[in-house]
Amino acid sequence: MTEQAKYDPQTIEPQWQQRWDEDALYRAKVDWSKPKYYALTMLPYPSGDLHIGHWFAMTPSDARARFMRMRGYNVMFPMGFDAFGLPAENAAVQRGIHPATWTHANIERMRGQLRSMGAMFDWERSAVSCEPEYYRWTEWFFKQFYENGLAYRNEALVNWSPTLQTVLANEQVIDGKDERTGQPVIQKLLTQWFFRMTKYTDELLDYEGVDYPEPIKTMQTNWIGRSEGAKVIFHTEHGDNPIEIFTTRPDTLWGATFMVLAPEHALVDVITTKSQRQAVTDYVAEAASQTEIERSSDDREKTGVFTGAYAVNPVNGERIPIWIADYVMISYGSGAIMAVPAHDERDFAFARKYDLEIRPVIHPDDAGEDFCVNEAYAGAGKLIHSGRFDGTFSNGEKGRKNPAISAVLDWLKEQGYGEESVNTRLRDWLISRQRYWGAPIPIVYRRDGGAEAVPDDQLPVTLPEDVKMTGAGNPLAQSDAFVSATGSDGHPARRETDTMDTFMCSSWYWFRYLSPHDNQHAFDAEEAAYWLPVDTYTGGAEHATMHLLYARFFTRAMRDLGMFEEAQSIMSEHGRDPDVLNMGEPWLKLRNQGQILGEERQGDFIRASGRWEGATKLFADVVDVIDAREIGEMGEPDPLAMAQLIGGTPTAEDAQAGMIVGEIVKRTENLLTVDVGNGRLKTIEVIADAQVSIPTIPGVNTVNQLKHHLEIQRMSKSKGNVINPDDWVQNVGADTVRAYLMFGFDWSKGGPWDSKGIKGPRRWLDDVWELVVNRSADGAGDAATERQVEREVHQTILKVTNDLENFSFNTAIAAQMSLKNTVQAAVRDGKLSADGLREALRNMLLLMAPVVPHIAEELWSRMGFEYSIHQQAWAVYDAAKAAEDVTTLVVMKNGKPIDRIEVAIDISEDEAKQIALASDGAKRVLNGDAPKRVIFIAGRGAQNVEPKVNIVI
RNA sequence: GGGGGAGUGGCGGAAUUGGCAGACGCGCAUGACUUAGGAUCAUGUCUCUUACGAGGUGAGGGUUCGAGUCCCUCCUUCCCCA
Repeated sequence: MTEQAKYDPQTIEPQWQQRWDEDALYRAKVDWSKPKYYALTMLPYPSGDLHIGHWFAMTPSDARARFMRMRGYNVMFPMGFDAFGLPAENAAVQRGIHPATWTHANIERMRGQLRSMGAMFDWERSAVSCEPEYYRWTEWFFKQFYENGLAYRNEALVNWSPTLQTVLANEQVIDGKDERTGQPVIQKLLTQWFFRMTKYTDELLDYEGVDYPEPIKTMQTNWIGRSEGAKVIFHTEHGDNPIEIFTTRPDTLWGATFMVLAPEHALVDVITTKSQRQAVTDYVAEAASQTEIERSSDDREKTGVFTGAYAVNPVNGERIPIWIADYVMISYGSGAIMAVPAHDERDFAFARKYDLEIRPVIHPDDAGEDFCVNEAYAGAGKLIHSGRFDGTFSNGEKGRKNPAISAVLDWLKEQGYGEESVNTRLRDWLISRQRYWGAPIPIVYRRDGGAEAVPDDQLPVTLPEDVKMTGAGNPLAQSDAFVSATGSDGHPARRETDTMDTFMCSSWYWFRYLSPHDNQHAFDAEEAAYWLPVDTYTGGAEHATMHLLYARFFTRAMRDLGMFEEAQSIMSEHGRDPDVLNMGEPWLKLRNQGQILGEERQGDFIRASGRWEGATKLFADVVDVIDAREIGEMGEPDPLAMAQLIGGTPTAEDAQAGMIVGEIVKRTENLLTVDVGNGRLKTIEVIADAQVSIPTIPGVNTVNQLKHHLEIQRMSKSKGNVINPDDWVQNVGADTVRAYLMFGFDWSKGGPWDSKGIKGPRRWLDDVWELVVNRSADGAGDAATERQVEREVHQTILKVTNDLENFSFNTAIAAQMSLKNTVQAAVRDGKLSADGLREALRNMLLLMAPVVPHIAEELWSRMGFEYSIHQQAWAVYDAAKAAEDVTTLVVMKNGKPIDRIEVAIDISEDEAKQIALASDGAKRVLNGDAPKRVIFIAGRGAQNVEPKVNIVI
């Protein structure tokens, strides 16, 4: 064996990457003679180093894009950076680096790292959202929306830090405090820019024509939260102030015994009586310090304050008190509700606490007089205490499906008290951010107060470079050069200092990939006509609601503003149906991957001492963790040896005295399950102020670190469990890392990285290398083996094709490993001819090419085939060659296998039953008796399901 | 709190309409080769049982000739929340 004959990924991978680059192998160019395929994967945020999570998201997507290409599609697979956002600004504040400097340095580094993946990214189509040539168009889109009534200004609650005089993002607020300074944060109303997303509510609920995972559709549907009900107008008792409420249960209007306004409701100030003013003011201030998630939590005690004012219930003229309470949100519906404690859980809890009347108005058939005493009743029944509607049946459902609601809706409209209405949880998209590192909103405010858009020829409004980043206030507002502008009236004007939410940048980036340097249009219509829409979009499921919904809204808005019309007419010219763009769906198929977690920590030993409670539970106040690696050096982990190592002896006396030494097998919070040897398990509860020592975490450790240390965790720098893909590329090669990520996990689920498990895929590649480079076959081969190899080759082609189609990467690779095992054994036993081996290897390499592009190319070239393997047609499946001659008939007793017999593949039902009943297994279990029933289950050859006969006794 | 996932060997995971549970890989065990082994090769590896055999997919119930898969109740755990 020569030196060269060894598989050396570190040498061949960069060589092929360079060659592909030089040959522009992955340039995606419009070619109307070929079917197109636009494969898109979510673009990364340039946070610093490329993370193994990026590899996990991108390399399977790349493999599938390559697979589609080999199947004859003209594939575009672009990559870019979502480069505006908070981390760059944090870096600026903390380290005094300008966000642009920080971001561009990160992008440069990550581009280099991305190249080492060997992905088929077309770098000519790259886009970076923080560059003026990109955000010019982000601004342009805003303008288009603004000029067409899709963007407007309104007041909204924001997280406001009084200390920093700045608005904070939700992720900057932890437990009601600024995460950086620990200062309190309050909720404050501020004028903000919105996109009229709710205009598209009904369309966003429609998934006709797109292929999304069911859970994503469910999540989006729940997120949008469409509910049918009624708007009803109440008035304050003197009839002076109307209060609009929304209810999904207008059939319970007669049970409204009070009203509740959100603390931020505009009327609160107006209607509060003098005697209640102080209490109300205090309560409003208190509510401002709570986040909406806290406020909407059901298990928290309901609180509220009486305003002193009364309203009149229009349906029965009753006078009912008006309260304010933080469980009513200003942002949902009209920020006011009628409270029907008898039939609503939250109203019930509130009424109970403040001793308000609970009046049942729906009487279930089987109930006595005492229902609605202990809990709210939301089921079906007849209306009572409801005037003319007494006796009407309410089936407990919402909307017109409920006859009582339907009747009341009609009556409300007739009387002019209210009308049928639909409410959604989805709100308009708040795009304003009071921050520097984002696309500026291209608006100026004239001296007369009017707002106007910046003319197109002045776009983009660029970010000023000389700003001070202190973390306090908005740097743009502090830049006079930025703020001062001139209005269309020629007078000085003030520039808008809000920038846009970064979700705005990521709502259209796949359009920019079409023509990233076009300075006349956001995207080129010729390119769009060919490539749009995106065929497959892959990325994390954590974007199920926000990013994906924004993008779906955005694309529909673009459609309605006529932005696809030119592309559509070009499509028609080329005989392509332009209707696909009328859906307004950005992508036709969506698939999500899971998350790669830090390496699992296992086999850690522990020494704990404390006080016994009972025979198996120890309350520990001193806990030492012993690193698993130390144990490894000792060979067999044995509690006695362990005890010596760490200076304890788990003798009966020690155990009696409250000491445990053993292996941690499970952890839940601060409860550890410890194996003290021979599978005997003890429970240790680590007390809150225990003295903890963990060798890998320097300094004083606490029980909290213990919890984290033993957890399978998201990777983070602070936990020291980050897997750096560069190291692994160095160790085992990019192909192995790619193969491992695709093989070792359920892609949609993710899981913990396992640095030992990666050996498997590397061995696979080593073995294939060996077969191609260092093994040869001669002679005629064994006919049966030749046939078996050929059969398995074609079965594998079918399986890999289906699996890649279905994003089932792990099984696609498992099948290829199996085939390799078969071929390897046949070669070893000298039963394969040279031709047989060559044909098997040719197909194997074609199947491998999408997953492990470098080694496939190298071996393809060494076998003397034409460059490049990535330009070859996919392996061709031949059903005749894949067909089996024989199969196994499984004989079962009551569904449990009792015997197996080799039979012809096309065995008939009668034959199978006969053979089964005559089998040894059947004779044994029947013992001469007749079976109750005999059931034949036909085999399904293509799916590897054997025929079966189930004998029921 | 609301919403959405997921629970299968020591581990990652497989099982396409309900039809041989544990493919493939890691780890482990035994043997071979070796100065050496975190290399390589061979064989084995769900549990109990000497065997025959029996049991087994988070727990409990149900439907079915047959359930990891369908239905009900419960438990655990992960993700998302403008």
